Amino acid sequence: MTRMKAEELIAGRQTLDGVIYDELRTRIISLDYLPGKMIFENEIAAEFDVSRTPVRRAFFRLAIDDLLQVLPQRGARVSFLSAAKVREAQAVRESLEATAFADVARRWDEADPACRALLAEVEAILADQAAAVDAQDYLAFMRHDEAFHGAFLRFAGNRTLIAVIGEMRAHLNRVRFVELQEAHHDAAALVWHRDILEALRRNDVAATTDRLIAHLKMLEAFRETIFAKRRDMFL
Amino acid sequence: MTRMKAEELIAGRQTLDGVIYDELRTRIISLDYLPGKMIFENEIAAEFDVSRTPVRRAFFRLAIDDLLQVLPQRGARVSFLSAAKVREAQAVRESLEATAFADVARRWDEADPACRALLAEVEAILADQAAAVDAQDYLAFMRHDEAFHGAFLRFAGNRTLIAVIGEMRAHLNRVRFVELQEAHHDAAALVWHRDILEALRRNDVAATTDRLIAHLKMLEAFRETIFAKRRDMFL
DNA sequence: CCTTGCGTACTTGGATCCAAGTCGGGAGCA
DNA sequence: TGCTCCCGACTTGGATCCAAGTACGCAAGG
Repeated sequence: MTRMKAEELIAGRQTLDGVIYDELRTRIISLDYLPGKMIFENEIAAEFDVSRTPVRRAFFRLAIDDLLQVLPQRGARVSFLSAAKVREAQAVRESLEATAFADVARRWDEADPACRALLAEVEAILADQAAAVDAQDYLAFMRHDEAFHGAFLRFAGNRTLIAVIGEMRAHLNRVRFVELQEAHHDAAALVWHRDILEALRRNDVAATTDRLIAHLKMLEAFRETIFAKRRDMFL
Repeated sequence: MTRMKAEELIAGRQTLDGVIYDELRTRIISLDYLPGKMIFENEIAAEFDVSRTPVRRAFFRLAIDDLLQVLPQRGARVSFLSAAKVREAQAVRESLEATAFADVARRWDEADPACRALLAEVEAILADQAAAVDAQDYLAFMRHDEAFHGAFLRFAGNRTLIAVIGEMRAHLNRVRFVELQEAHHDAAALVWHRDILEALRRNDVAATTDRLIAHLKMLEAFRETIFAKRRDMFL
């Protein structure tokens, strides 16, 4: 569980290992550090100009997240993607996100100012996302995708659930970066987003979850071909 | 995510902080260490006769699990239970466990030797559980309850999902220990277990998940009264 | 040429050391 | 008596030190 911003872990203090953890996590998730890459405590300590102590904590935390494997006396290896792990994380994400969206669809009421605020926020996100599709800016698209899902999850209000989904996302993101380069599914995803919102506004719980699951599963078949294509990153 | 046994984290090696983590985690979950109790690195280090280093790692990991709050320069406090956290963890558990059981119900086929083996295992567990009910041995009952759910989860085969549920369980268990002392719901739970198994064997996915959710929600109303009754352990 | 074995360089695990921050109690004063 | 302030004991965060284990290269021997 990691998942929450590092600063919150040790009450209210910005700790050294927190910034290192965040940075290394970003590098791994964004494939800046490719799966299989070896990294070493000394190396990172020198880069951040700190001692090995906070680096070790960051490594340890990444190991808990399954993003890094620490091999005693040999170094640490950025975890390979595993088809099994991706499938597992995907299943967990689908289950939890469906639960959260169902909850939102049930509670949706446009007389409620909170709902109207959320609606405005989401429509702004969709507009940004449409722009990103036109501009073929995949990175921006992914950011907005995260914002779209995140907005509803926050509204559902289960912080633990959000944390777990964030953890799953860390693993799925690495695959999605590859998918972006191979497939051009952004326009289709945007349509799904709009359809989900539409069902949600009708308080149609079943349609909301069905569409959400279909949206999340959209890339599933495609993903299998990626497993085969990018063998260097897997297992 | 805790969840996995400590030994697996650092490949194949039994590390010092792993055993400390496991032990402290058990003490917290079993309410041996009550919520709010302050513990200190030196104290634990002396008890286990090691230096502060491995103890710090264990503390850190418990903090990630939300079981311990480390307050800089002041010590570490065993996390209070929070009604919100319990509700959140419960929602996550329900969602994931329903997914897993639905999967098992879908795949169930008594021509398959694996299914028959699982059936035998589960029926043995149910027998043990019935004995525990008769003997009013609540602790044994809880162990078998865990075994019942765990058997199906393992059959579903999603290790990531199992890990997340384990993490949620850590928080729920503390409440359940209190519930055991207050309510006597064991016989009712056993009936639910049998009903779930029956639906599952008919490949009735909907009935399986309905009954599972009902089973998990059984204590929900009761739980709220506990929140009020045991104020010392909350928030 | 290939295999075997040893030695060195490098890595992490754990212990100790130092710095900085928090808390509580007692002295001093009104 | 009661309030304030200061100092010391104790805590964790981070740095450094030492020990143990791995890997790789090179030399020696078949």
